[in-house]
Amino acid sequence: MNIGEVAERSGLPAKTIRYYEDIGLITPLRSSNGYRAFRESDLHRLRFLGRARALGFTIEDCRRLLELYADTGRESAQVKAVASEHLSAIDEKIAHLKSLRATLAHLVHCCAGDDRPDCPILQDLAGADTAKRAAKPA
Amino acid sequence: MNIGEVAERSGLPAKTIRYYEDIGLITPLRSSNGYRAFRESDLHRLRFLGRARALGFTIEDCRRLLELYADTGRESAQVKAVASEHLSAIDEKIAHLKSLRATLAHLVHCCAGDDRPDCPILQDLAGADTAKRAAKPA
DNA sequence: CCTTGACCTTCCTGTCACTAGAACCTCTAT
DNA sequence: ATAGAGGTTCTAGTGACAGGAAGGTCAAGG
Repeated sequence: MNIGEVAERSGLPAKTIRYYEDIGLITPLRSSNGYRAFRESDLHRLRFLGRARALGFTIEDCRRLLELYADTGRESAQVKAVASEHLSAIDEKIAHLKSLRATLAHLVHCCAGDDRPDCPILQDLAGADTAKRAAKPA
Repeated sequence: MNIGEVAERSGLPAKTIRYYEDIGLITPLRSSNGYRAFRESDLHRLRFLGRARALGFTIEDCRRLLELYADTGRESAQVKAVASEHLSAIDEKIAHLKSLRATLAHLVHCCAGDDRPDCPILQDLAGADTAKRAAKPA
């Protein structure tokens, strides 16, 4: 398989596949013409990567997950640890965003949004202590 | 004021303040020794920036907000538009993360996390269609 | 007067996970 | 022979800074 076909069948852009080879996540063979020659196993890895990335795992997480996947002697606890940590990170992000959202929604709600210059949003950003301040102070 | 004092009083790292000057968000004066000489107005802008960034506005949003802040003839609708768009972006991010979270939590829940190699997380990533798949397929 | 240490300067590189584009090569079909 | 679709490598850019090197400046103390 050439890169085009693998791209289509994996759903990943060819650029991304080349990048994954660059950083050592896959190691396709080479044809005599210099083209990358992908095996089914490469495609399988790429699909694995696509799914893991879609779940938000970092590239390094993916590397670790592929390692564990290849290691038939793994302990599922190791996989679960990676996933749990990622889950916590996502929870933190959600909490942070929700907090931002609350502040922002309040400000947007308070702003008339008309042709006059008075604006509680700008007042808040400028530091006027008329209302509660942004969620994450630092 | 030198950069150190402004850093402390604004809560922004000196590196960040230099960066903001680089990209034209602030324009401090210069002392005869070459040091940046910050006015109170610069500090005010930096605090504004710090708060806007803490609310998740992009640098370009911040540039626009500072523009509007300086323009006494602005219409609050313009400010509200920037903030509303940002709010929508945040909502999308939250929705995306929640979707990831649901899938991931399910997988983590299903994984025994013991010393045996069987792992539904890896099975899912490998493409086994035993359960519902990741939230954002592409 | 000299040194020490804190503070300041510029410049370069690295982050993360790609993406865009240039310049060039290879294959297939006409 | 040529056109077009595919492949190759390489460099540079993204956002918003952070880390670090090499060097200039300043106030205090010996």
